[in-house]
Amino acid sequence: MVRAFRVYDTLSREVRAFVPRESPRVGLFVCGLTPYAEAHIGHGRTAITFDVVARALRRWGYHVFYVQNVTNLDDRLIARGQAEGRDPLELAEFHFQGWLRGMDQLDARAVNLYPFATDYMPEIIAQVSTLIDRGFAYAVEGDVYYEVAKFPDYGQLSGQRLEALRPGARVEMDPKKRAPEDFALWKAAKPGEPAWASPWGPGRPGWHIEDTAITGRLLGDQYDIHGGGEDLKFPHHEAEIAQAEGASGKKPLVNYWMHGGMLQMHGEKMAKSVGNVSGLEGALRRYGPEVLRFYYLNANYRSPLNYEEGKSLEEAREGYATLAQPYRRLREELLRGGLTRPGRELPPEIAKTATELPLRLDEILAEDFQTREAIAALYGWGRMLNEWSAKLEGLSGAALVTLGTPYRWAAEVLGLFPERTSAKAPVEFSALVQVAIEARGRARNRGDFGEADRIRQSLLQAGIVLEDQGTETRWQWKRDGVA
RNA sequence: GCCAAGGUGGCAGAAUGGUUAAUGCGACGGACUGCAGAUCCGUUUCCUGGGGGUUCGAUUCCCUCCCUUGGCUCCA
Repeated sequence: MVRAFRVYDTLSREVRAFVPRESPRVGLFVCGLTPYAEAHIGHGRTAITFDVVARALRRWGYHVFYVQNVTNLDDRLIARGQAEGRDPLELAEFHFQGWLRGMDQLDARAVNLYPFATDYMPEIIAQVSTLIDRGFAYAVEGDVYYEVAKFPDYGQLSGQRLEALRPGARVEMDPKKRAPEDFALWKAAKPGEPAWASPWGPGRPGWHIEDTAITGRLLGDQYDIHGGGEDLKFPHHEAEIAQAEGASGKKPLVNYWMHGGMLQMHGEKMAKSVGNVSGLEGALRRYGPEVLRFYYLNANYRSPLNYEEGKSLEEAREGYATLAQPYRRLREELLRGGLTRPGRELPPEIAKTATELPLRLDEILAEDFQTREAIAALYGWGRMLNEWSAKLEGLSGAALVTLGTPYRWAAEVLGLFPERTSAKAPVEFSALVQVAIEARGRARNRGDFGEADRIRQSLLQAGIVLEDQGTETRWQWKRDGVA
């Protein structure tokens, strides 16, 4: 059985119950990036948004096939390649590998397939041919254009009316086009550019056609969810609808359009063209993947999110540290004696809350993926655990595991609180730290606080933080975004 | 100019036709501590952009104005 959920659909502009075309299968396509430069944290936001969507759907029993395309050839790649003296396809591959590393660090592994545009040339050429045959497109001097006037639904997604697209002020009229709003499906090759043979002569695909050629092949003429950044609504997604529905004769192309809000830098969209980008790699290096995920998910995915360099992620780090702290305690406690350790059991009402909270979290997410609401609920649980922290010591391993249930939900769906086995200190190392702690303890006991503080300071420089709790001193790794 | 989404506390950012409008960050005070950290308690708290309307009652519905952001063929 799959869980029911609701999602905001941009086309109908309302939150609608999700009905898959062929339950439990769900086709999910998200517009990926054009890797002509290093990805920035705005790209990361969209990726994490749909990573959580896919994670949630899978948890709820859907069989999600998640495709994210890669535009590995376009004007910018060609221009950039020429500027750097590199082959554009090789340049795209290079930056795409960087993107994959970022996704890997972020634990965003929900994508099943990253198809490259240039690997779908037969599909692209076939779809362009079909559009010409069906009267939606026309060829001129090696170019092929989509004739927007032939597709009456054009503009429904973005609410644009065709007349509004004709002011001409911003649209340069290409004499080869029949109308200014017509867009290129195929572009004749210019000297020195990568080109593929086609019925219209050597050339390369326009930007919009790759997506519908890819989805037609991988997801069929119609599928469930199409996602992407809000900035792609027009013209890109509008064009996709016109191409796919024009070529297949079936509508709608997709049942649900999901658009993620922009990440803004000081009130303006972060974009390479604006020049206000903050790199994903740098943010990951400085704050770690969890803080970044937390930052993204601690907002409504549809709302713009204002990013301030030197502030936003610092705040996220603090917020995440507070959120993660109770779970840290819990896991620390579990390490003493392990899962099977004997001890007291939980009062029934606490155990009930712990096991029911994940169901409530599912409910929250099932209402248009309100990750922020889910996080608020986790804060509430953390507060309860903190009030309880003194009593944790006598609890059985099973009881501790139960208390951690909501956090494991978050690990599965939100990708927070990962088990980091790699960071676990070896036994020998822990023993060394313990020696230092004991030395400091003796210094404290004889009132030599200068010496005690020196030891604490030295450990801090090694990245180890000491916390005194009653007569006990505990240690943990300094949090630099890594819980 | 046109299309779309928004305007809530110092900041980020929820929610609802009707009790004290979440949650987090920050700040201040207190408890605990040799100090610090973590935690707990308290304070900081706004009649929800301006105006008009509907209603017994609106932040939530309608109209209008102002402002912000995105889009108007580079864009996650």
